[in-house]
Amino acid sequence: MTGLTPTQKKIHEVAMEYFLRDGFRKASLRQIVADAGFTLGAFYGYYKSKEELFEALVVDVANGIIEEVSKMGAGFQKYDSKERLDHMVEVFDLGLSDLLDYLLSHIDETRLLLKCSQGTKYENFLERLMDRNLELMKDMTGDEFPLNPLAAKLLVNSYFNLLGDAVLSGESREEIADAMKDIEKLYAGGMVSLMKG
Amino acid sequence: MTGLTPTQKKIHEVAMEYFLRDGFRKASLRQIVADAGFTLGAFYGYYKSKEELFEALVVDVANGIIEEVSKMGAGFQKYDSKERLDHMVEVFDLGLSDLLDYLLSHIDETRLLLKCSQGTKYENFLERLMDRNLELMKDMTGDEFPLNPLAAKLLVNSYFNLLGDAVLSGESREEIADAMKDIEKLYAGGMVSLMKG
Amino acid sequence: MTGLTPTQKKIHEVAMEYFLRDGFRKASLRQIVADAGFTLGAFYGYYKSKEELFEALVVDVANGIIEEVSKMGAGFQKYDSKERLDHMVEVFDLGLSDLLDYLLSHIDETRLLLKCSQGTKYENFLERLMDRNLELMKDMTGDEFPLNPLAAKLLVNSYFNLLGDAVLSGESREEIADAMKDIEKLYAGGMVSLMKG
Amino acid sequence: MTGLTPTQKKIHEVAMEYFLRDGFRKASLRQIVADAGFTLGAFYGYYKSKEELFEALVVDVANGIIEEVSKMGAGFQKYDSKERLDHMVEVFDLGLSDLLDYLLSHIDETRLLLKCSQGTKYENFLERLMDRNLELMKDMTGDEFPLNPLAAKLLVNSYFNLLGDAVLSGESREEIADAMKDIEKLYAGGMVSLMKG
DNA sequence: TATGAATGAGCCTTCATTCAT
DNA sequence: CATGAATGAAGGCTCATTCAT
Repeated sequence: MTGLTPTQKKIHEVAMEYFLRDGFRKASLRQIVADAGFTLGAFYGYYKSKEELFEALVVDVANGIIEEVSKMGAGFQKYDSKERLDHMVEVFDLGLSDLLDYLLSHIDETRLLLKCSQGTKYENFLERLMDRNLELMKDMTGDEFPLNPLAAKLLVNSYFNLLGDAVLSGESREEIADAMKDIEKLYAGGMVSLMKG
Repeated sequence: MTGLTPTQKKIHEVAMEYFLRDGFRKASLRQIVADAGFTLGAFYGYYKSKEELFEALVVDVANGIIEEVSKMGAGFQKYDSKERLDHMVEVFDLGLSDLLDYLLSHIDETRLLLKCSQGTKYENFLERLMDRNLELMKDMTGDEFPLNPLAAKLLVNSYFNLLGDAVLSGESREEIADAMKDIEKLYAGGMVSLMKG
Repeated sequence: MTGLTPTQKKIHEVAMEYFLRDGFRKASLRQIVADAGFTLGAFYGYYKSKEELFEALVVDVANGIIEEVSKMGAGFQKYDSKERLDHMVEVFDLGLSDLLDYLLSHIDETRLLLKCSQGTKYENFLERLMDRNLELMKDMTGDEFPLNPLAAKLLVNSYFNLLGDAVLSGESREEIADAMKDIEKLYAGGMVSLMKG
Repeated sequence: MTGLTPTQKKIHEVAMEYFLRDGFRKASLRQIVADAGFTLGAFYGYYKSKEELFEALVVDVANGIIEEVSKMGAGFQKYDSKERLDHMVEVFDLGLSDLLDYLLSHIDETRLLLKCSQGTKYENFLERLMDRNLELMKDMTGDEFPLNPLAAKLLVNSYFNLLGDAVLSGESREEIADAMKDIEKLYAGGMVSLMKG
């Protein structure tokens, strides 16, 4: 984010546009660089490859997301394993609200990660992140985990995609926050009713 | 589906593999056609372009999905506008169960539509379908529609993506049906609790 | 050699010129193909890579050389191991004369193999061929092999390079044959005097 | 050799490695300079081109070889033209032994000259050197020169290449000297038997 | 219906070199 | 003396598509 030369900044800026519009694979490095006012040779003075450019654009936010999610995991660990289920909804509420804020502050990079990364090593970033974290959650709640494992995986994945979609929906931050409140209510109510019976 | 020459059938078969594995854009027409045992010339006797081939693979199922969804809409119209909200959960339950069955019977095409269509006109098939149907639903329930419009859009979209993911999860039909039951319970419970307050 | 389309023949012809003049690495495929009157796309309809083109030009002669050399080895095997040394000069005389004839009939390919193959899998064709055959020769003559092993390796290698140089010297076939007679006499005389003391 | 700045020395050192491993053409100046811990800009403060760097590495040894060879020529001139042939073997023996010593003391540069110079003006250094010197020898021995001119050229060339190969064979200095003794015996014996009839 | 030769634009990448600072 | 940003040409290769046969 800092320490970038004006050249890099300009290239990042243009690359962001192209990657967002066309996706990694279709976006033409030639065009990006030319549009930024440079030559391919100049580009390769800064990056080893097209993919390295993509990575430069998303790596910080990708790590930020991972961190934000792991904070949520830490939220559960404050409780002992018997209480965890009872605080599940509450912990999620808090954690997801933070994550939402984070994503909303990095909308472009989030979209890059979620919708434009085909052909890069971030291809299934969210999915892989969720798979990893779901394991942790299941371990933490033990046998009392109230959901069919496949259902859990699908739901978590879905929720995060929803979060991504919300962020990407193009609406104002306020509207998004409002919408997410309703959504969280629905999930919370659903979880509660599921746990009861 | 019918009326295909053996040549077309073979090409469809191989194209399905490639599109599923690599996505529309990365899949090489050359390789598809060669793998099917034909030449590019032969291919262009049947299709005007690579995209037309993709379309041939998915068009029926795409229409099937549209139809299935519109049946759900029709389900609401049996009730007058005041009763609709009360039967919402029930109608969804039924309709989505049918849709799930449909998708499960056309799993490859579903995956093609949802995950492999970048670069084709089906690129945002599901999203556009949902947008359209959401409008209808809102019209039908009128002012009493209990959700923030953006929330509604996101939720519906999310639910259908979840349905898609379930279908694509690679598990057995039974396991998927089980998982979806839990998920439907969650959504239903959530909707109920949301409508209550 | 046969079974080539006119396009391939033309490309081979031009490629031969370029590879001979510039070596494999420096020769530009673009230029070769353009010079032949085609486009790169056309080229890649026939060959998978620049190197495959090179190989197409030399593979037959490379195999021919291997065969010719192995015939020489077979020449030794007619004698039992004690007589071999006595017939060494004679066998060489005959075999090398045949090899010379063979190389002279395939001058361009020989030059390609010996002087223009850097960057291809034929990079050290002669050297590797000699190393292999030297082992055989040593096995066959056993302990009586009259030369220091390194000397043997260097000499054989040198002799074959000499043969190559002769072929490539550009003189007429007759002159080359004459020159090689003197050279063979020298080697033969040298071997005899070496074996005596 | 002397008068080099530390920068130049470091560049020479690294360039030697790269040129030896990859040859002049394939070696990347960028990498050489970067590996040496400098920038291309710095490099071009010392050298006008990649080739000038190569030349700097080999020029002294190239001249040394030329000198060593011309000493051999001088060896013949001590005898009047009628005696020359009789002392040919002896003169060669001495001169080549000196040359071998010289090459062995400058093994890297020798290898550079003989095997890694494609693309530079030293491309055919040895060949051209030999051609020049062969003329002198022929003039000196006049009509009595016992070999077909082409044979002579090939043999001399071959011998020097052999010398080069020996030096490059990677064996210890001692083993190389041993091997060359055998080889010299063979050549000497061969020459004698050739002159006799 | 099918072939297969050919196109032409495009891809990402590497190079030796220049030059203002 | 040294930097490092930038050039511009060239590299090998793949693509969807066309078309005469």
